[in-house]
Amino acid sequence: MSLTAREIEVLRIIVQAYIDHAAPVGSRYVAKQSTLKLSAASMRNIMADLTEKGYLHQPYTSAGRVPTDKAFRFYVDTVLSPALLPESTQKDMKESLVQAGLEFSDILEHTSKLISAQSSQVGVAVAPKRSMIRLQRIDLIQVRTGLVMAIAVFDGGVVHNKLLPVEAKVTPDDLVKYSNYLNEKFQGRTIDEIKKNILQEMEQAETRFNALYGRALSLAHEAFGSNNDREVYLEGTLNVLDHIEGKDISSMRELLEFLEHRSAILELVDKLAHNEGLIVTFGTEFYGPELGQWGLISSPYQVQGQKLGVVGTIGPIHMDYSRLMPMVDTIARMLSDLLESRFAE
Amino acid sequence: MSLTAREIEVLRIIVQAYIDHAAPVGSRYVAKQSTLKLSAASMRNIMADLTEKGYLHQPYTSAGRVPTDKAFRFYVDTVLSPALLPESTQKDMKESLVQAGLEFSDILEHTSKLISAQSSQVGVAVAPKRSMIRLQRIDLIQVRTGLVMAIAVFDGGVVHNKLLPVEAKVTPDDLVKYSNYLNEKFQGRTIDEIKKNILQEMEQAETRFNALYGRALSLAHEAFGSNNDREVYLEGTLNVLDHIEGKDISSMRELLEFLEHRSAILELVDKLAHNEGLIVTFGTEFYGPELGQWGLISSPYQVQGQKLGVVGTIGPIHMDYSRLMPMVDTIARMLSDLLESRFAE
DNA sequence: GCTTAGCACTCTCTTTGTGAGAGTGCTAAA
DNA sequence: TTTAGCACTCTCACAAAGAGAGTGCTAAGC
Repeated sequence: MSLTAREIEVLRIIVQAYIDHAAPVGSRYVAKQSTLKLSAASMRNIMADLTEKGYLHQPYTSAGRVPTDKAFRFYVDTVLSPALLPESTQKDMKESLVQAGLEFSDILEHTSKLISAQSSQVGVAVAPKRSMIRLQRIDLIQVRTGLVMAIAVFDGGVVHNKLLPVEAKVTPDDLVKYSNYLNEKFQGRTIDEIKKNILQEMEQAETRFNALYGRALSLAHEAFGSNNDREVYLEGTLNVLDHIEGKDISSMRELLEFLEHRSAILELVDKLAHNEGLIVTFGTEFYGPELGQWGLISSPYQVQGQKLGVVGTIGPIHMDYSRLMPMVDTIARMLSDLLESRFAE
Repeated sequence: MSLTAREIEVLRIIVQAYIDHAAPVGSRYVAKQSTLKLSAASMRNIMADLTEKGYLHQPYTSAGRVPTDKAFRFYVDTVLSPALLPESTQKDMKESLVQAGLEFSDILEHTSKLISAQSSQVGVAVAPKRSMIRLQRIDLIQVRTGLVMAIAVFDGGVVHNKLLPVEAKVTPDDLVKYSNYLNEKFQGRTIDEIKKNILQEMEQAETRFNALYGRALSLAHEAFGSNNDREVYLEGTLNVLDHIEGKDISSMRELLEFLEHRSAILELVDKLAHNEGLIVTFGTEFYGPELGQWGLISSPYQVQGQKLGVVGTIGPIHMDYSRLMPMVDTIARMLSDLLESRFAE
């Protein structure tokens, strides 16, 4: 069931042509492009074999051939030779990234924009998993009587803050005590750990410690409790409008709906984070045939060997992998380097 | 040039029909709908007059008539009788709004989502003008050596925070002094005022006060300085896809591009905020013929008589004004009430 | 003088048909 | 095994024709 060298060559030409022109490829074109010096008729035979093996597809009896998912998979995994990023582009990207600001969320948003600009596609950047980043410190400041703001700063400049209602009798001095206690207790822990700990402690604290600690814990419980879903930064969503082929508006719509559903993206990305480094996934693989026309190039960014989150680009399945794969890879590395220096501080 | 009672009646029927069916309206249909007991031929005469006066438009010689902007303007301003919102809907909306959370940004996002859900269109909510909200307090907390987080809390729970780099020698004690100074100086001022003041003070402070105050001011300068554009919360952007008539994808695209351009929205909204209460604007009026197919219903939300920002919905020009105008109006009022209570606290 | 029935006319939209074009699959010969 | 040749298939673009909807105008009616 494996492919001969000749079949691979023909497949390569067809996939490349389809990437370039987004239209079915005919045998005559393949014959012209190929270095194999074969006639169109011979190409037709080879193409018939490839069709039988599931790598090509004919929209109708006598259009040209269109590569299937399987063909793209094969192409990306074994055929493709990635282009080198021009030095100047690399320099531009680095400069752009450095001036992203101090805050983690700004950096990710900026990265997503950068990817979108470089690819003319949708840029994606996903915030770190909550089990990945550790609390540096938590502060509680009184906004006014009965209202407190909790600011939690995590490694690398990740900041969460939340307004919390408190009893009126709580004084600023109390808050200092609370936060000292919480810092002592939770510094260096991840959110997941903290959440688990809080529940354990709360049961004991009420009896074993004084009420002050109990109140501090219940504040923390609220602060870390719910709603803080991880952010997904999508940029250039409108670019999908440029890729509506053959008036296939429903495919575009399907993608936009998928993108609106942030939790689906998180789920996907967490699955991908298991893999090493750069990875290409197709819509059919990660969602279903509805997204058959779309593909995702993604790569985790990491600090100290820990994969924190993922960045990538989403575009039509016939995107320019040879350019975009190194691009995403490079940006993920640059982001990792940038964060590495931030975390070291 | 004014319209007779009969012309108004015919115009009303045509606009209403166009809102209901989004298709050109013929004389026969008008004759059937009307209580005037006139024949289609008579209607044709009236419609010819209305066309001459610029209220109707014929896509081609013998399609029906389509209302022009002018007709919608007239309809909205003088003909329309707004429907009453069902009690149950009002209750639902109120409940939904109350559970939006404490933070201003969450409340606005929630409001925008609520409007989008109620209208099946795009929901818009724009944050308060910077000249409108007053600083309650600013806090500076040390994240680590050389890095400080500034948290500025404004009236009604508006929170801005920003990471700022500082010289390594700055101690937490210094920060307390800084923030005391800044609070004393700027409490109760708007951002615009603060920014102006900082510049004035900085010139004098360096000479007249000690260096500590100078440093505090330059921190504040950075904190309030740049980038904090007002947030625009757009929800349900995808809903515009439901309103592509006649394959007119370019009109939809035009709107989506407009919506991506947040500063254009801010500009528009600030213009609208001058008006009293609920207002309907059409794309041609606020942008140009490219957005001729779209309309905006908006209303400012206010606290203590001050118009802070604007909420509204964007949809096709033939949207159901009689339902949506009271809806937006009610939500703006509810939001105002909610904020009023928050500001009072 | 307003209203209306009647009718020719206009324009779009849909259907149908036709031809060109692109590309295939098969066969037979090299 | 390769290739030239050829019949065949299917789409696409275009034209022609008919249906349908609605108009504008005219002339008669109230």
